[in-house]
Amino acid sequence: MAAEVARTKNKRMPRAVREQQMLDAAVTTFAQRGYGAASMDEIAELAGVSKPLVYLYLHSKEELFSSCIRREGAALLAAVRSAVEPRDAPADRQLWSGLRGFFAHTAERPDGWAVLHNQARTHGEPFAGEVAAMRQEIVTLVTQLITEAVEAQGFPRDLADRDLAGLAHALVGAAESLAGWANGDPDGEGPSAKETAALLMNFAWAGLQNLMDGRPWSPAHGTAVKSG
Amino acid sequence: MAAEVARTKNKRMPRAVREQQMLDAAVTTFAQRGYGAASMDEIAELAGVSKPLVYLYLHSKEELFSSCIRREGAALLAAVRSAVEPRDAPADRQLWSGLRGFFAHTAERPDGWAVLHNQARTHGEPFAGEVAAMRQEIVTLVTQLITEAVEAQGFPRDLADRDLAGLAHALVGAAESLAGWANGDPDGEGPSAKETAALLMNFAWAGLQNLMDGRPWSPAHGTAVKSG
Amino acid sequence: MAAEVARTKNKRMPRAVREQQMLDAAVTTFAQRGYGAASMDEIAELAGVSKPLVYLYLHSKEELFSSCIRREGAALLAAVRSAVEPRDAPADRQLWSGLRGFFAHTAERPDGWAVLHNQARTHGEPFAGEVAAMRQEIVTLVTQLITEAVEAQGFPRDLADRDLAGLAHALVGAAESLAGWANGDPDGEGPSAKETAALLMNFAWAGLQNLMDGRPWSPAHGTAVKSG
Amino acid sequence: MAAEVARTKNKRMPRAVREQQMLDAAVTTFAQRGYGAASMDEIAELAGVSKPLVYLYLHSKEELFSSCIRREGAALLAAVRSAVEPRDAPADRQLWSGLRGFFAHTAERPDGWAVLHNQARTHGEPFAGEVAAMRQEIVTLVTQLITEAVEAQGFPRDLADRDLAGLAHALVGAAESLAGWANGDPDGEGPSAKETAALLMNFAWAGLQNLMDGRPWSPAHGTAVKSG
DNA sequence: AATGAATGAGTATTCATTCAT
DNA sequence: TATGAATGAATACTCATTCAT
Repeated sequence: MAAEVARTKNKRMPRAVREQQMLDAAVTTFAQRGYGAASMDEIAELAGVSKPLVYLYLHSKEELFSSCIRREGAALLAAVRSAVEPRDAPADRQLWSGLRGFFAHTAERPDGWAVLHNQARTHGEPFAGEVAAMRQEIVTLVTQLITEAVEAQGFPRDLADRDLAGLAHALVGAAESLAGWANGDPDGEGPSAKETAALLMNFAWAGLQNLMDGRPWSPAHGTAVKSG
Repeated sequence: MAAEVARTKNKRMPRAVREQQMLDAAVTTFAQRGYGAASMDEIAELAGVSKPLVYLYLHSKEELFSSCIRREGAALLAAVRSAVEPRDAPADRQLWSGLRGFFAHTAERPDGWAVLHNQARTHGEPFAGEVAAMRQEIVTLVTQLITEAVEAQGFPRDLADRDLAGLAHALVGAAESLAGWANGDPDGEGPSAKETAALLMNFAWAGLQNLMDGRPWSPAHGTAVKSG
Repeated sequence: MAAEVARTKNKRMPRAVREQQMLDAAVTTFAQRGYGAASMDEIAELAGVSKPLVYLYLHSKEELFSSCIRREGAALLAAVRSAVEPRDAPADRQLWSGLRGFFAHTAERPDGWAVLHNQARTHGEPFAGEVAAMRQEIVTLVTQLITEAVEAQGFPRDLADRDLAGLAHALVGAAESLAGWANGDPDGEGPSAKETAALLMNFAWAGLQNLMDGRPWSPAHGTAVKSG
Repeated sequence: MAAEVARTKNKRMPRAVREQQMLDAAVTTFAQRGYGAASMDEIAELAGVSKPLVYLYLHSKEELFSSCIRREGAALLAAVRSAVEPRDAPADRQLWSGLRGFFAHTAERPDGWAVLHNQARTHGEPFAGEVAAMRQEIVTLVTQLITEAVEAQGFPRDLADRDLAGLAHALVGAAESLAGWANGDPDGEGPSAKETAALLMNFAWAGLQNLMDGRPWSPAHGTAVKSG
């Protein structure tokens, strides 16, 4: 079985290819060990190259980590963007399709997701910023969808911009949490991306509807759904 | 002249007090630097003691980190538990009060929250497990509340246990995300714990109502709210 | 014989003592290997301590090298200063005694002299500057002596300040060269400090006299010593 | 568009030319960075060729450095030799013209001089030896001149061979020191080669005269110039 | 004649951890 | 209770050098 590996190893390869191999190895290693505990030695070995080559192409541990973040962040963003249905579809369809894209992608590349979600935010400023920017792009996307939906509904009663942003944050947080939950049970059959997306849509969209209809929950009497 | 200092610094103190000082310093340092980048030197200095004393009391960096997690986890759990209204209150009141407690606590102890939320999950197995267990306790609490509410409503139509657990996960994830959002703008006036809790209740509870009423969102036609 | 060493090794010692041991080892190593080729491992081993201790006290290879330069530079300067006869002695006696001090010191501490003369000037800016400053102090001292002598003589004919500085530079350069020459033949009997100083005085002072007497050498007719 | 560059850069060139380009680059780099800190990468880049070509022609860093030393040493020696006036001129004219050649050459090729004077002596045995040999050639040349002058004078009173060698060493050291001094002020107007040579001749030759006349300086009574 | 791809062997530096007091 | 002195074990990073083309 190591023959397979041996045959692909140590061969001269164009720089671009080697770089991707290194990034693959780095993402895996960072995801499993964490930034601090991951050693360049281990990454190089997993990539099947010598350490100096890693430095020649990726320059430093920090830059390597940044490259991972950027690659995985861009991939996630692209996956979500390409999954959302066209702009003229109803907002709920757009959100729903985007969520499916999100859950499918995170399920498919758990290490990439782990780097973005667990590792990058944790470690000092070069990284937290990059991942925060990427996350903000998603939050903004969601905010737009929600706002659109609200506006399509006529007058929003009590929904300030800040509230919409807050809702988007809540939704994104819920999605992140569910991504961990759905993929969490290691080998077990977790729910599919479709199911998870439906679960969250139920939670989110239905709630939004009430909000838009001017029936918010209030500490005084709960949602006045029965009294309507 | 150094007497001032000596009195507050080198003074002999009972073990319990010293330990708390060390844990305070450790939480601050871990939160700001991350587990890997935090050095025992820095922690000892911030605690105002020598390194051997830290080892004498807390034994190792890992144990020190674990102690931080446990202390902060217990404090958070206690804060939430003591905040929820008594068991005979309506489920939405219980959830709402628990959320207020959660947001208030995370706002009050941002470093502790950072250690739990950002650091602990990131670093290999001793820690991720401890914090996951603690988180699970909260998820379970929320699941109970939701289940209670659903059952109080009569027959749940399509809500399997797994769905309820999923909803609880989504809710907790949303809360975590909002905690970061609310405290995020550094010195700026973020929303109060009360406002954030209300925002999330609006989002969550209203959605739950629809679900319980058997009006789930579906990809085919959105929430049938108008058609009811 | 290694017993001697073993008995003094690995013992707990006050910081100040250890630092001097480390500097001794560093001076020897830098002198023999050069800055680049000297390894911290070797220095630590020669000093009889572990590498971390070297870093704890001297902070980095650069700082360690700087410390060597400063210690050896200060020692040389002190040796010269304490050797020159009092300010009310004739200038030639002062110069002569200073030279004796210089040659004696460089003979006694060849490694220190090698660090200052060979290594420090060679390696980039932190170091070259420090040693240049120290050398300038000596040049200035010599310039003063020469100037004094000239002024004691009445009016200097053609000796501008720049010329005096140049003469001082020449003298110092000659002394440096002779220091290498005198100590150069390894185990052989080189000339004593006294002899070397006398040689240079013959060269320098006699020339100076002619200059002061207004009988400079000129390309046209050599020194007009016979024609006087 | 890149044609311009390609024509001057990647162009095939005869080996001899390429070698000189590489040596030029190496001399510059060694002079500025020092042997240790100079990297083959930097040298190759400055020479406008790839690293393997440097190795193909110059074989190793050590050999490259040696080649620099030899080329620059030979150039200096040639410059001095071609500058000295013919053997039948008076010794002082010969010395004077040689010094002019020396100062002119070092001013013209400061990097080459830096490699010889600062770098080569500093680094272990292959190099120190080569440069010492070259220096010795100059010292010998000077010794001959001095000896000639002394013998032309009739009987030297107290001048042993060793003294003559010492004087030559002093003179050469003084010249080296003055070379640094004269070229030292970066862009400022340092003294010309002619002026510097005159300064040193004044210092050296005049002193020599006194010596030859049997009027050495002595610690007891200074130069007996007045008492004559 | 010339180079892109690749590495073995090292080096400075740091850190958690312990001993002797 | 408390600390100054000391280290084993790692790790990021670099460099001279070579191979295959």
